Amino acid sequence: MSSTCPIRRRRKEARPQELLDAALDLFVEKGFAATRLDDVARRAGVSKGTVYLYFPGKEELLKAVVRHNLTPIIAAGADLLHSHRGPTAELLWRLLDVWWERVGSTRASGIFKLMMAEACNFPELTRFYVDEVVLPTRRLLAQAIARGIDAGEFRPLNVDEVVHALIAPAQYLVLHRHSIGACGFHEMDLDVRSFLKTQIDLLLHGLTAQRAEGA
Amino acid sequence: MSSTCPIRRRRKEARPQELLDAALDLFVEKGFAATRLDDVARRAGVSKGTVYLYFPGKEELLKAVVRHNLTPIIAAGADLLHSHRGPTAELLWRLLDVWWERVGSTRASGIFKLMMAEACNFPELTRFYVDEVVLPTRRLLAQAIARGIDAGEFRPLNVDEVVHALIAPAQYLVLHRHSIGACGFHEMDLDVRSFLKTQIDLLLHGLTAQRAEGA
DNA sequence: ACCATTACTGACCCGCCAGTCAGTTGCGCA
DNA sequence: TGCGCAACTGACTGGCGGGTCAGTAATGGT
Repeated sequence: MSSTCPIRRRRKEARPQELLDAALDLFVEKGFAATRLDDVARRAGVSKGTVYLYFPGKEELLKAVVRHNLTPIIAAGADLLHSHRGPTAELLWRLLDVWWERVGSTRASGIFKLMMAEACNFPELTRFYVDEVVLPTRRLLAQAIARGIDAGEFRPLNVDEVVHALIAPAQYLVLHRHSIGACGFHEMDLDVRSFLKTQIDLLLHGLTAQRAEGA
Repeated sequence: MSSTCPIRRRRKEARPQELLDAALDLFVEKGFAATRLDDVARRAGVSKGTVYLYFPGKEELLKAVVRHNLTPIIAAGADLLHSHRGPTAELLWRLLDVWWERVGSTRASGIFKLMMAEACNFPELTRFYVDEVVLPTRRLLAQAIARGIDAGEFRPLNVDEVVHALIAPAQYLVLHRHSIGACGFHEMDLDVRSFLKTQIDLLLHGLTAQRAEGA
């Protein structure tokens, strides 16, 4: 019973991770401007002052959250793109799979809604997000699509437009989850599996060069 | 030179309209929480106190903006649905046209981004928006799609999922315009005409029951 | 001309929150 | 055991913005 459980503890190593976790949760739930640093701190089990020991301020904390959660996934996608051998449709499936496992189905997907919501009020943050996330992702997808068109697997549509067509349903899903759909109105429920199935069905019908008969 | 231009004027009739206009601009540009009523008032040429003469508070002002700008368009869509005779694809085109003319290409499209951004922090506002805008719109589109399927014009896909597929590109466009795309990064430019062309091309390829050969 | 009505004003109140810093305490080390 | 460092705390500040209300002035009626 001596000194085994002091209320206050010094854990320099663990703090940044815990703060990033707490910040992700709250930023996604409340939005950037509406999140109080005090709450982030409390959720991470520290006081507000401690946040400033590890991050210079609120904006830099958000940047760190973005870097910590999204940058590695984009890198993984790029690896996949370069190492993949085989049909391009399969490559797209694998990219979708990575995205779903590591972003779409996790808290990290909320970052997208977050940036959408706050873009206009924090231009410098938006610049960062565009450079660090949006443009790399688009380049990645554009390369994959171009590959499919070059190989004659896909119709020769405008690459950038098809990239938009791929992103749109993902964006729709994420926004639904983290925005209006998150308010608990059961009329707004959306069956993810069924949604994706229909979207992919429509998209592949629209994309592929030669139509397979039957089924 | 006598009393012909008093600085202060009494214009009870014109104020609500002018306040709604100013509020729409600022809510869309800055978001709901970040917009100061003081600014809305100044833009409408009155002082903050006057806002409270015409609207009970900030939330009610936003509700009024939504009602004033969106409700009539939904009604117009419903009229179109019930009066239309002819191919369902044409009905969809006309609905798209109404939407584009009166929402998509106007300031009103920003309301959507606005609600997305603030949904989690203002549940009661979101409830209102869902009941007044989202669900009626979905019902409208669902009826149109069902009509196409019943008539054998479209493949027998799940109606609700197709509604999502129709809304997703519109949402993408609007969010792009009012969010990240609005920050003036030229790498993010998007050609609306080309975007819509590709989306519609993909969607119609995916939707229609029998494929037209050629072209 | 003057009054009564009411549209309109803007200073004020109050609670909120990012960021600061002087003080406190856990912990490694001698 | 106790010393010194640095991790950690939380009260405080300064500015901001929604909402209020006592006062001001435009207007229409007589």
